[in-house]
Amino acid sequence: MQKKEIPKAYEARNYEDTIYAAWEESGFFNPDNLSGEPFSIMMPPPNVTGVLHLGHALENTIMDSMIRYQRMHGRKALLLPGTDHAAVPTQAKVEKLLMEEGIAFPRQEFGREKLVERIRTFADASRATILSQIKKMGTSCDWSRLAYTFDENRNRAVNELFTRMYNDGLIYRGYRVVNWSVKGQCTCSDDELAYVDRKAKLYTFKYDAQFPFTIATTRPETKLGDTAVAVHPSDERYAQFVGQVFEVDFCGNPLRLHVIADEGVDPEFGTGALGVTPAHSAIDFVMYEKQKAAGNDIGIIPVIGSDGKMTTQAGQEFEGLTSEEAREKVVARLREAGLLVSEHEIEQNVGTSDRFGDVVEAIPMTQWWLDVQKEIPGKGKSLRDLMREALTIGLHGDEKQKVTINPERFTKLYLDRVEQLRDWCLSRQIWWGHRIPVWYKGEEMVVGQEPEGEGWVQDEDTLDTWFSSGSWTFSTLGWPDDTQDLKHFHPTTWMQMGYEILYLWLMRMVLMSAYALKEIPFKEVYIHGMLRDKDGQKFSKSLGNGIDPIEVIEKYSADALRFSLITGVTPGNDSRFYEEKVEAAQRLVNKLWNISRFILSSVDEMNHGAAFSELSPSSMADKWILSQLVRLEEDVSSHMQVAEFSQATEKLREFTWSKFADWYLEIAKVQRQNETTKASTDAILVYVLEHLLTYWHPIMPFVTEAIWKYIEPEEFLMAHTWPVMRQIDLDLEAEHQMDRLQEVVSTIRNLRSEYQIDPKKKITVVLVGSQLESEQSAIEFLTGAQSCTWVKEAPQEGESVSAVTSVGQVVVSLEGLVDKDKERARLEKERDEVMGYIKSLTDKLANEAFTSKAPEQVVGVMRTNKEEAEQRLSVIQEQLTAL
RNA sequence: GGGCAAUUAGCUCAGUUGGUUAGAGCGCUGCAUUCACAUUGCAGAGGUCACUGGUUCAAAUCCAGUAUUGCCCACCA
Repeated sequence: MQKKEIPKAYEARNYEDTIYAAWEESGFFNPDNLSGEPFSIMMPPPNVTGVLHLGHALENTIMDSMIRYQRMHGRKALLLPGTDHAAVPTQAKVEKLLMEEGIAFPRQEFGREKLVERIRTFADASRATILSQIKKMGTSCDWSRLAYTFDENRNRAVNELFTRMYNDGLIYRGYRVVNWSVKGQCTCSDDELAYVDRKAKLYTFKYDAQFPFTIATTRPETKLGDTAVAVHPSDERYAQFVGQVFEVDFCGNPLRLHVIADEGVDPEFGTGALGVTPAHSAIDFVMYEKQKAAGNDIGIIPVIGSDGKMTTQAGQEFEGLTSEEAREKVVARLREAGLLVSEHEIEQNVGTSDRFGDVVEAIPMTQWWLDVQKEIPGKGKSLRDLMREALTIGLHGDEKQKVTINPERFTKLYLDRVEQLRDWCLSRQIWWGHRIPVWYKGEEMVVGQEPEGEGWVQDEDTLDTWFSSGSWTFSTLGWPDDTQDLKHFHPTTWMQMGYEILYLWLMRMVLMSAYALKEIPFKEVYIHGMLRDKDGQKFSKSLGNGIDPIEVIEKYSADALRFSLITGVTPGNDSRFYEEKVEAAQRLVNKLWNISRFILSSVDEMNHGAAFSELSPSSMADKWILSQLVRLEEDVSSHMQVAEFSQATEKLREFTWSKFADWYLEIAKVQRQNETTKASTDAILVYVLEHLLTYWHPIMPFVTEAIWKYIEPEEFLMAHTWPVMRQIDLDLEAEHQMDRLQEVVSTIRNLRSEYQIDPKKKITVVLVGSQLESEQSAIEFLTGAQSCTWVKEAPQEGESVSAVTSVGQVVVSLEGLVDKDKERARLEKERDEVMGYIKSLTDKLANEAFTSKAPEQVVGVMRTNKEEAEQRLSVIQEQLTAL
């Protein structure tokens, strides 16, 4: 085989795109071309609101490392790619862009069809960019199964789900209080609210002079819609009033106020009496429903409209005012009338729309809802029950249908949240999304498909985007059809996501999958943290600290980015991203490249693919590196298997740099000069290299594939079988001996360095009592020694310095260079260290409790160490005396 | 108000069921430039593992509490 001409540095840009295209062409991304047990991951579809950021790069790295690892283990591996139309955020984004172009009211000016068309154009462009970015990151997904939450197939799934749930009585149309974004003119689900702290004034007042007690509120203007006053049932102060109805004149508005008792009222807060506004408070609405169910219809008066302004029912004086204006006016009126008892500032927590940014109003509206507490016909269980058992006992008590979350603490968060779930508001008043599959004609209503005949009008609203993404794990596999893909790949094997969408997405996937398929969506979920900038701040547009992953890839390499994102990171915890980390990763990539370059360009015969038994390791170093390789495979596999990426990469890095490059390659240079060991050394070099590339591949696919092309141009490393080495015995003796060699070599180097011996100067080394005779040439090469000899006892005469290792004394001859004071100081320091160490060991061993209770192995190791240390001490003391 | 995390070297972080003298990367100090790689090599400095108690022969690791920081949740209107 020809020697290879390989460039000195790895220039990623010359390889990555070509390699990706070749992978794609190969067909190995498609599990139909693979055999074995299925292993499936559904890519969390990135939103088409924009392009990918570093968080996506992290996700791609995690998913792709896992899927490549599994593929190399002979699994029928599917990583299914896709994008999310992200209804509200996308429409909000496009509207914002249009407004920046000077179109003040895009919805009015464009109309539904035209605006949707504009959004579609934007989304399509985003999607194209996103897909190309995924490729840049090296993600090995099956493009033939590419999905989109807003395409035909997903629409079928969405309609089917909606219809089934409607027919089961779980989805209903109802007049209830919703979270309303005035700015977005759209509802929000509870999960889409972001709570912010702010200051508010708490007013304590009386409705009118006749009313017997005071109440407290931060929103006096909503009191125009009060229909009751609630107190705690056991509050004696108000017990006498409960059940009474008061006719009051509140700021010119006549109100009928029922005094009711409700457990939900905190007697400690304010005056202990709460003005009930069913129309503008979710809690009050619940009280209203409770009363109504008990036969007491207290009534509901909406005083704020969907435009955020006061309604006719708020009274002539207030109609048309904004709530702030109305508030001022109400407060002024109360103050004038002497009804305002007090006002003071309090801290308040208000919900804002996370997409439109405004504080949401509670407003009653007719919307579509999903009831999570109602029993599913024929099941005896509610959706909530299913969501609960999927993470505890497994669906229907089946252990195999249980979702495991890593780290486990998120399971508890999930379960807490499940218990708090309220009915999910499904309908949205934006246009970008799946249209609600309901048609009306007069009083008639049809759910599912548009009926025949004239005059049917489809519901104007669209579905919450999470309704479609909830079915992602199975709608992407062809559901509602009964497909082979569903049989093979569902429940999916593994999922990864950020903790920020645990409630929004994970819960809904469990809900949808448990309902529609009676299956969990995935068996295991790996939760990753958020990426922050180098100062620990969130990446955000307003801070302008965003980093484009593609730029990072272009500057360094996709592999370096992947390695830097996945190293030093633990599940569920945030991590910081900074460029130095990528730089360091790129050095590692280049190191691997140069290791390969050295081996490929110096070895005469590239007999790759040799079996372990075909190797003939002769030297200690040969046996050592192979034993270490066995360990590496075992470690990397066990870590990758359970998604401990950081630890897997740590082991790989250590082996690559600190073992293979720093020691074995250097020793190999000596062995290669000897004709009798050259061939066997070369074989080992090639063997270790090809294994190492394989083990690196899931993390750093590009550089490893690029090198592989020099080894075997006909093959893809990505399709290579992971060589399992666990069954091979470790060579503990060689490992122990190698430790000694490294210790001796380091000690000699240390003496050279301490005494500032000219690096070019050939020194004379004498080893006392060592057992490393066979390694003479290696020691000489590694330390730059002219000669290294062994003697039984330390030489008495001559100018030399020495140090003590666990194998014996190392003496380096230094004619004319010995500085006695320096030497004494060095030895004294060493002596003190060893003495301290011996003392700690002696104390431990003298402890009866320790020697009797600790495992023998632990005690044994300690005894050996103590003996060694004592030997060292005596040698050091001899030297000191000699000085 | 409740809950969850984090606290380990100057910086960013690992540390898998408790067990030799606690690790890495970056940074720092000194030395080395045609020999795979200066995107390098060698040597070195640097830590009472936040604090206080407890369990144990043995604690960075387990338990309790404290402090600081961050996040999540919650219907004090």
